[in-house]
Amino acid sequence: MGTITKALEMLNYFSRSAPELGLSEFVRLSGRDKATVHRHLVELAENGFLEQHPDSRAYRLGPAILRLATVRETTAPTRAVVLPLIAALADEVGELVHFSLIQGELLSPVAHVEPGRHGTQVHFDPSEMLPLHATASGLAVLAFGPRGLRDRVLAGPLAAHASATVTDGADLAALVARVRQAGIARAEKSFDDEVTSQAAPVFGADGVAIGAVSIAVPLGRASDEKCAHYAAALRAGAARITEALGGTPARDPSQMETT
Amino acid sequence: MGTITKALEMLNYFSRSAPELGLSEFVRLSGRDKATVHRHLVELAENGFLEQHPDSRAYRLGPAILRLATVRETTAPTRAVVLPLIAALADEVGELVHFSLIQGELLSPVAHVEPGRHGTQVHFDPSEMLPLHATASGLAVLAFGPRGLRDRVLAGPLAAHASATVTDGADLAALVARVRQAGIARAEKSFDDEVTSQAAPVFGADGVAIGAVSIAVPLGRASDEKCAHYAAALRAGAARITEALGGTPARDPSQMETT
DNA sequence: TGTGTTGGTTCATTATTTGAACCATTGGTA
DNA sequence: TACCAATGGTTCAAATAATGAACCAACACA
Repeated sequence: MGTITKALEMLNYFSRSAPELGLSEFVRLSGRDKATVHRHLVELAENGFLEQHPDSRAYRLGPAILRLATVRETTAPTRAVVLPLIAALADEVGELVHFSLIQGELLSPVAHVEPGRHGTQVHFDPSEMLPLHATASGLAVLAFGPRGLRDRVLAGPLAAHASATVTDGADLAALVARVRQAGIARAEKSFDDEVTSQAAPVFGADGVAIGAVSIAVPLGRASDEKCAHYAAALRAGAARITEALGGTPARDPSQMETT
Repeated sequence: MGTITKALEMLNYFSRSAPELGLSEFVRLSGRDKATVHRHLVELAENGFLEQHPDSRAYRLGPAILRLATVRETTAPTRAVVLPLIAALADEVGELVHFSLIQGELLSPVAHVEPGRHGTQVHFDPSEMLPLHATASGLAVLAFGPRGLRDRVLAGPLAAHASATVTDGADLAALVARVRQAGIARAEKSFDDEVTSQAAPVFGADGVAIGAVSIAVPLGRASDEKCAHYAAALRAGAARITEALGGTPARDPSQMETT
């Protein structure tokens, strides 16, 4: 593993519950030597990817990240385009809606809306990357994304995240085939034992999925009729997002096999 | 210079006019060897900071940047808080308004609004870091920011960016002192020969400036009365932003000297 | 067919990263 | 008061990872 990767991995230790981290915490989380970690943190801070609180000496994500996000958003808006659309969706269904993009063999959260209409709601942590085989969004992307990605994930090890995670390659292949037929994915007790979620793929300019929109519901609140409604809302919402991002919807599913 | 910095600098070559760059372009811009650049780009892409177009093989800023920006924004909203406030300001004055945070000895753009009310307008590139000595925002930050920062910038070399850039340390110190008295900074033909801009500091929790809001106007449209109006709007806007970010306004300017 | 691009790879050389041991400061506590 | 266990940070010889000249292959153009 290169030095660059080691340093960039530091940025992934931040989360909703840990927006600031000290040197010792990074050392514990990364398992690396204190001197190494310290130099990495300093170099990240020098480049604006971290900033250090002058008093507490704790580090948090720095202004360079906001700047680069703005650069990407002004040249190729994604979040700004997706956010209002998923906000409308969240308002319609009253549940957590999130949108993620493919990053390697994981999904990288881009935008999420928690309407907060109910007392209990699914809590979404945008710092957490989502596994493809264990989430509805991931299944949608496996079914409609690049063929190479599908092959790699189906071949690789499949970690169990909850009681109903599919961990067998053949089972997963069958599930993905069914998702491709249905055009929508469902995952219950697959990533979290108390959550059911559904997801629909969002396509890029070449008709290959680049990400997915998902609705996540606490298990107790997920009646069949509600879920049918959510599925319909997701199909419509995903189509709107694909269009807004300049994508073209998937072609005939049978063609997907050769993508 | 460390490997991490060399890699991260690649991300700074993107701009509004160059949202995608190829390997050879990175090589030209950085002056480094092709093999080195290539490995840096691959490692950045593996971590989601870049993504490569499958056909053109060009690189652009990746989804990890959006994800990390979301993490920072959900735990400590800056852009989401500032954007509506500067949008209101931009609507009021009808000119470019931008907000930036201190990053090292430069300012890192965080949010900007171009109302587009006039045929000509100042064009803002959020990828470009702003020098402290040559911009109104920078002067505001030098006057009200950390003392150490002021000392370092006043001691260092001051590059000329336009015909009226202050490049002498003593002159700059005097100018900064005047800005501190006035509470607002003005820069004409200092960063761009066709632009006048004014800026007011935004403060952090400890009463030290963390950034600045600025209004930039094409030179021909900058009458004295308009500028007086802009200055008043900036003072009010900056105060609102400071408050919204949980900052505390600057104390007595004389105390600033010891900060 | 030759020339100049482009993106990408290889491997011996070289320079950078690494980490055990070190210091300084703070906060708790016996 | 003295002591212990944290914290953040630094040093420098040893080990490892980064570097870059030379190399492909593909494409475009004349």
